[in-house]
Amino acid sequence: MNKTIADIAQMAGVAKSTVSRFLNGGSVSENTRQKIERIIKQYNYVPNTFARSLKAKKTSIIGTVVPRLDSYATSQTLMGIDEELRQLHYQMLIANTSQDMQREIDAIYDFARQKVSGIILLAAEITDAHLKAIEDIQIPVLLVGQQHESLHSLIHHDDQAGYVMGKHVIEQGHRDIVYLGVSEKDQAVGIHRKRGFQRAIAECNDCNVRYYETSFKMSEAVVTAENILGKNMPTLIVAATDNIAMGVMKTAFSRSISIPQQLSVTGFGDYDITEMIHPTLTTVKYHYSQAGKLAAGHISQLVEGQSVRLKTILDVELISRESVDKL
Amino acid sequence: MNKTIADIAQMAGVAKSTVSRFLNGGSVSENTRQKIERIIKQYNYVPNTFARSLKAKKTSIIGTVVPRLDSYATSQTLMGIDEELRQLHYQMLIANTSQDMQREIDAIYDFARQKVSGIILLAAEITDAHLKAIEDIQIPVLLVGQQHESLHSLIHHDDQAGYVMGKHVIEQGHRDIVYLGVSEKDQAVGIHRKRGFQRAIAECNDCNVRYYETSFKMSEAVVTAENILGKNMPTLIVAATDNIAMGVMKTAFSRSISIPQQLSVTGFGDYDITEMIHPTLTTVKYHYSQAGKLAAGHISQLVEGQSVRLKTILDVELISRESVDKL
DNA sequence: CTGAAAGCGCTTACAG
DNA sequence: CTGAAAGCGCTTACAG
Repeated sequence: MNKTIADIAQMAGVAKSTVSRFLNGGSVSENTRQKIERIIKQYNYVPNTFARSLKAKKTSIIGTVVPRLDSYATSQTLMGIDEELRQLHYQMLIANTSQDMQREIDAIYDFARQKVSGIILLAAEITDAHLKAIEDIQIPVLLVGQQHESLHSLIHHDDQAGYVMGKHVIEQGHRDIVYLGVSEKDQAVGIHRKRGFQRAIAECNDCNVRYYETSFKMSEAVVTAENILGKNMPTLIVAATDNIAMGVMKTAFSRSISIPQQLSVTGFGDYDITEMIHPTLTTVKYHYSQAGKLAAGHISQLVEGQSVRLKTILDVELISRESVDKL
Repeated sequence: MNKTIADIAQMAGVAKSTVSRFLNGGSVSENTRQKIERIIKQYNYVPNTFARSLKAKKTSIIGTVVPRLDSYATSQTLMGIDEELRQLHYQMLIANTSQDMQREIDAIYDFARQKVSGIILLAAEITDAHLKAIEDIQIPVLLVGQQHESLHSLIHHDDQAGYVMGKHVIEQGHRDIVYLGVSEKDQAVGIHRKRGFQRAIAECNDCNVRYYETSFKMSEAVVTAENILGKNMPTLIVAATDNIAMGVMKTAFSRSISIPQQLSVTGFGDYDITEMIHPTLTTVKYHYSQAGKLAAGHISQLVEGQSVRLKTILDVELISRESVDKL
């Protein structure tokens, strides 16, 4: 049977309130402090979380909302968050929403009901419903991977990513390019990443770029790529994610188009796998795990009432590998 | 301000206990039932989880312990668990242990402290410390992916997987084979999968098989493969996981060994990516997501005191693709 | 520094 | 079917 604070108090010969004070770092005389400490050690006493939360109306739990679990970006970010939160003595709770926006909203309210201290939100899109939920719950929220003017956020420098990639492929001599992007509903990938790329292209006089759109799924990217490669082929395809890039490569292989000799391909993300495939993929590295750690730090500061800059931007890094031919 | 059960009771003109009974499915007259229902709807009342758990000494949370987050098997399984648990009105809590055994043990105790109703354990190895923890906490535990005679478990048919793969490659005419496995500390992959393969080989008269060991990491597989391919090359390498198989392919590519013409390669797992790489990988499909759903069902039954068969085995399925040459 | 008492929001016998 | 009361294990003013 687990001991309660009353048991400990009795055995230490003090009042419950004194034990409670000790537990919460209040002032206790050296003498009683030792007595209590000894008894707690001896019986391996651990306070009941529910009783504590019921009374204190808060917890040391940080809720993390993720759109999916089976993505490199998500799992890396989660691992970073988890690791850092552990250091800070917070617990991480994960809610997976399977890309269902309503579940995202529900998850926010659910977390509030469970009295989490803070919420880290990995969402592709911030709608009014999100804003309302965040407003309603009165709990610190940190956005990761997306930004919103009225919310604390931590983002990757998508614009820069698009720009350096654009610059790179132009430098490599490519002029006939296809940019295979995703819906603009995704602010970070759909808009900023593309904008950055367009900035680079704007600085090129004789570049011819066609824009296509696909989804984040590799299988759909394959289909879109079929379409692109069936007509007049560009010298290079800039895919908006590594996943999409792999879909493109797949299609190229099945059509016996050799990469990079006949077609160059690039991605974004630097997933582990991109270094293992053949040819290795030129991409832009995103520091997901570091983003997770930073996010954990920021949310804990927010929870503890410290101020945190509204927007933090993480640098990205071009990784030049074999999938781009020098023309 | 959130309403409490007392508020609702007062507004409905009944006692708190009556509201509580209603909430918990006890018998209430049709009349009071309607009154209470209306008030609850109107104020959007939700019972406080802490108060409930404090009193009832249990929760509707299932804790899941995973060794890592960045693995195909893990994420697919988690998604299955999550989806089914949601249906069953349980909540899923995830504890990531980053392959640290001590953290695995700690996580079990932590979950117990939080009064989870049941625990799903994805672990590579079951030690005495695990057994002791499980014994100590007095909470239903379900093993997924590994088995132990004294614990409820849900496993993939690793022996069968190894066997069908062995049979398949023999049928394709391969006789000079390397089996690239992992440590026997991992019961499922290290032992059963290999044993199944060996059973198939035992039925082959003129098969020559060499056994090597590597880790689950693709990067280490690359190194081990360097070693193997440097000496006298087999006609085929059976890698113990898809990840390892991709490491082998990587090495082969970098040495300009063409697959499958000069070297055939197979894996286990059927990760999404195996269908997208070139050549596509012959592998054995594991039903991770289904395993997760079943696991959720089983743990809920265990929690509710129903009996569940001690060991459930999921079938696997050979997926024959391009990476194996017919000799 | 320390203790007695009230209360957090629920559930659970026990009467009626 | 319904209600009054006790209690789950803590924390928090309030006195002393």
